[in-house]
Amino acid sequence: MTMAKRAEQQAWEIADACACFNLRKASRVVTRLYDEALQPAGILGTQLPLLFGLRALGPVTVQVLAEMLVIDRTTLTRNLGPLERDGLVCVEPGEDRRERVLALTAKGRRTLERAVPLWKKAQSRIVRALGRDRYARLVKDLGELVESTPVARQ
Amino acid sequence: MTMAKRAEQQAWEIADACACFNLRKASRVVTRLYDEALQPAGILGTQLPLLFGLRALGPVTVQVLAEMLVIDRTTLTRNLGPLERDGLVCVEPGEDRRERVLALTAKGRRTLERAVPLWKKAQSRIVRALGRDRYARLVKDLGELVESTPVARQ
DNA sequence: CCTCAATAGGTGCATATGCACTCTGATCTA
DNA sequence: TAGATCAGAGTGCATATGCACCTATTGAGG
Repeated sequence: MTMAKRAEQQAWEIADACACFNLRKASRVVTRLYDEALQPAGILGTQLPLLFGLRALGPVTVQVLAEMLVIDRTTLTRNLGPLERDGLVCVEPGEDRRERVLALTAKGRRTLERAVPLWKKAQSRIVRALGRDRYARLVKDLGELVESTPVARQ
Repeated sequence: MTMAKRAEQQAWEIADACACFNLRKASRVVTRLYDEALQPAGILGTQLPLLFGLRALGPVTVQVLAEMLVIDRTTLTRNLGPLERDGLVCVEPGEDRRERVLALTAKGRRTLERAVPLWKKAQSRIVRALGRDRYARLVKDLGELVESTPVARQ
């Protein structure tokens, strides 16, 4: 085998093995599926965790929600924009006036209720594709990956 | 348990189970790790697959590379921008003048060679976190997820 | 009290992602 | 061969992501 051929083969092997590539590829595909499924509710797959997080936590600060979702604080700030604009989330100054307190609005709760069955449909499609046990295993593996990887900033 | 409590608990359960959320969360964490590791090479974790793809495929059209990487064609067009600007990739009109043919430049190949050991370090960190067998299983599961999920557009 | 470090949060910039639409060039058909 | 159609690729728009840097407020020492 020539050196050029070897380099080409190595390139494929690396791409195939790359955690970053494989995770992002799967994310792209799955995100499209969820976006499409959630269309009737008027929200995107990426916005669902924010709404669910607020539903579960009640009024919380930006920092706390960001930590729960393992998302950069500044990213969360921006991602809240469309949700606030559409009246799904309300933002108010906290007791500590540096803080901003996030909460679901009534419209946000209604949207979430409409989204749940749509989410279930997309979710069950994914679970069926792998089988229930393998899917559970996948989620567990992803969780450990996240746990074991240090976050750059707080 | 009150109805409100039940709704809060359900919200957590859904977020915990959601394929889209879990995949994107893991992607965020892992992408940050790779971005940091690749910094000395001057490229990002998201750019590595493009360079590896071109290294493996040789000169190809935008469409073909997009299909290989399972990435939207228009996304690929834009992601090529910084790489072309930095002289890592060159773009030329094809025989069929609708096509644009992508290829690595010499600088692109040099960058890739510098990136490989950096990639290996980040990659081995991830593999070590899960263990070799579990990591291989994860990649396999992700692959099947991608295979079994329909792509919206071609 | 005043100063200053720590903390919560936002902004500028750059990149990533994909849908709807458009443009251009190739191909097919009457 | 003219017109219709198809195929490859880019643009406008909106959202997602995070680093570097900034502002405002709080609380700790002096």
